[in-house]
Amino acid sequence: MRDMSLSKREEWDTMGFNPHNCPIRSVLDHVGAKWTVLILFELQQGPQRFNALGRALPDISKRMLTQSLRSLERDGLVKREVFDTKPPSVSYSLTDMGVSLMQPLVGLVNWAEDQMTAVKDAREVYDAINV
Amino acid sequence: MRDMSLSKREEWDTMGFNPHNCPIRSVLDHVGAKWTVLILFELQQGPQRFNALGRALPDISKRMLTQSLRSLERDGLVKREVFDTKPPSVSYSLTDMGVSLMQPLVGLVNWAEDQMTAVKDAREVYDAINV
DNA sequence: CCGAATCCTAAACGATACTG
DNA sequence: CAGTATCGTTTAGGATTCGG
Repeated sequence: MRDMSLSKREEWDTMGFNPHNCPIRSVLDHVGAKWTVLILFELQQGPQRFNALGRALPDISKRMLTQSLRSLERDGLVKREVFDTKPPSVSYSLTDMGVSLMQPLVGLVNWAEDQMTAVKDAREVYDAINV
Repeated sequence: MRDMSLSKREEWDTMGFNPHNCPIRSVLDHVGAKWTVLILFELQQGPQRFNALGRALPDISKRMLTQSLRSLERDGLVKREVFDTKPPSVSYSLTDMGVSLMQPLVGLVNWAEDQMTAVKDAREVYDAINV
C-alpha cells in the first residue's frame, strides 16, 4: 500500500491531510481528546480559574486538566493568566481564535446530539448481528 | 475532585457529556481517530472498494483500514456491501447519516485549514518560550 | 481481493503523593 | 490555589503473517 502516485501524496501533504505531517490534525486531535471539548464549552461561559474548571468537570483529574489546558494554550486557543496573589490565582479564557472555533465545534456537537439515538440504535443492531 | 453536586453530574450524564458514558463521544472519537475523517472524505466522492480506498489513502495499513471502516459501519455512518464474485468485491459507501455528518465535519475541517498557520505560529511561540 | 490473527510499541489516560 | 512528579494501566496504532 506504499506504491501510490507521488502526486497524490504531495497533494495531501501540502493540503495538510497526511496524519503524519498535518496541521489540521492538531485541531482534530483536540476534538478527539477526552476532555478538551468539555473544557472549551465550559470556558465559553467566561474565564474560569483552575479549580473552578475542575469542579465544573466531573471526574477529570488535576493532571489531565493541566495537560489539556496546556495543549489548548500551546495552540493559541486558550489564554492563561497568572495573578500573583496568595494564594495564587490563575485564570483561563478562550482567545479570539478559541472563540472562533466554537461555531464549527458546536455544529458538530449539535449533529452528534441529534443523531445520538440513531447511532446508538445502529450500534446495537450491529453488535447483535456480530456476536 | 469527586465531591461535585449530584445534580451537575446527572445533568451531564443525561446530556451525554460525561466521557465515561457518552453517545456524543463516539462521534468525537471518529473525528479524533487517525484515519476515519480521511476515509469519510474519500467516500464522499462515491462508493469505493476496499483496495481502492487503500490506494487513495497513503500509508494506511490494511489492518487500520478494516478497523476504521468497521467502526464507521457499526455506528451507521458507512454501509458495507459484499458482492459474491471471484475474486470477491466489497463496496463501501456513506449512509444517509454519514452524508449528513459531512456538513458539520467540513465546517470543522475548513476552520482548521483557515487557522492552521495561526495555530502553527502560536505553537512555535509557545515552544520557544517553554524551553 | 478482502480481509483475520498475532504480536508489539508508543501514546493516552488515571491514581496517588508531594510542593511553592 | 494551582500545580508537578512518578508510576501503573489501558488503548490506539503498526508490522507481519496467514487464509478463503
